[in-house]
Amino acid sequence: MRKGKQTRQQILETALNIATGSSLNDLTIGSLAAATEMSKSGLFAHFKSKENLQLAVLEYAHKVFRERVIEPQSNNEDPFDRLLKTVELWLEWYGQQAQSCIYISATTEFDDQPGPVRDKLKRDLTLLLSFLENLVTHTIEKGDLKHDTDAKHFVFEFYSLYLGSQQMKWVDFEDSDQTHFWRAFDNLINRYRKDKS
Amino acid sequence: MRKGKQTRQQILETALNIATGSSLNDLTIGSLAAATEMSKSGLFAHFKSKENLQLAVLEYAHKVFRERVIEPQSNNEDPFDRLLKTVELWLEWYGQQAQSCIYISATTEFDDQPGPVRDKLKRDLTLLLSFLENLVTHTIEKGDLKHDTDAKHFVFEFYSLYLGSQQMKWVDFEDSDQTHFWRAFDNLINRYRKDKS
DNA sequence: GAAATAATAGCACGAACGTTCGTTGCTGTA
DNA sequence: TACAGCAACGAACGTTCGTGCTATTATTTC
Repeated sequence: MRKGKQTRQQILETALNIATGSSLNDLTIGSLAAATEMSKSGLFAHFKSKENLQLAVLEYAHKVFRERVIEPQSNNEDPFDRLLKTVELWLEWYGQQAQSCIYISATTEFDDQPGPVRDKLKRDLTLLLSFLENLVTHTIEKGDLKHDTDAKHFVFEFYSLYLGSQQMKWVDFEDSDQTHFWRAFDNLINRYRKDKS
Repeated sequence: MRKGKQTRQQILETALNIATGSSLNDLTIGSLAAATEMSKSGLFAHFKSKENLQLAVLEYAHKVFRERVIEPQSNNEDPFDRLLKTVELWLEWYGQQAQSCIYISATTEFDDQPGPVRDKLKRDLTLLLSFLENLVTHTIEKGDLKHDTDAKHFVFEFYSLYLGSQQMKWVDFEDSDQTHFWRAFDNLINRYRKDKS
């Protein structure tokens, strides 16, 4: 049972790499087997179905995202600082891998395709947005953002910028330093920041 | 030749409907043949390859978008009014079809898959962003937006909001009236609008 | 070290895909 | 009336996909 978990982990690692570079659908069991130098059936036995593989990959991506972006700041008691640092980690993480966010591509691929994968994507995106909304709410309560700030709308604007930055990087409308994103994000923060008193 | 063009048009119509509801890849020749009540081979003869079909569908989508969104305002001499009305038509158009924008889904599907389809998508998106940038530039020159407005950055913010609205509608973070989009867009306009003098 | 169990490989399947081929109707012109 | 050309069809091809069986190796347990 020990060796099994280990190779399963290795499979998921390369699977996430492949899926990040292309998409969840293009990640076929055959190509993944070739990439991990295993037989199709041997690899297949780990997941019992392609759907389970896709779910496992998403779960793994979720875990990596948490470890790299969320958890490093989970002990930061200052919500405003935590918000800013989290965004920083977020864009740094997705920026250094010159590829596209698997969650974005998977969402546009599965948003019209009912099933467990879509359900998980929906749940995860909802959770992420709620998490951010909470963080903003705390920041407001702490007094670092105006008290009449609409936390949900703030998150809407932020996440839009994230999507835009990623998409427009593709046609060189945005650069690799995400200059447009940071300019717009600064502006977003400043619009809602409490005036110095 | 007359009958040919006509059925080809009908094929493209239903093809666009299907592809809009799912994606360009899910639009298989078999399913499209079933939807148009034709044989696979009969339909195939119109396009000679799946790639040509995909290109034709994108071309048709492009044409519809132009007719519905761009051209109705092409004679509007006031660039600011034209900009606002174009955005209005745009969101109205994509909002009434409760599905997702085919260009967005196609872009995330093909952005890592070299070939003519990706090239066309890249070209079309670039063209659209340039078109908007031009419109904003004219508006600035006309004096309706601040003279130091960065047209490209304005477009970046706008298109981000468009992407965000579409994506977040999926998890009910945005409503069907696109309330968040309009609120953010109003704010965007007002931030760059020339102060009344 | 043997027995038990887990992990992997080999092989084959059915279905779906894009594509090709030969043929059949239909329509308009000589 | 005969013929040419286009439009559409049915059947089949080769390939790839996910998946299920069965055997064989590796690993753990006693």
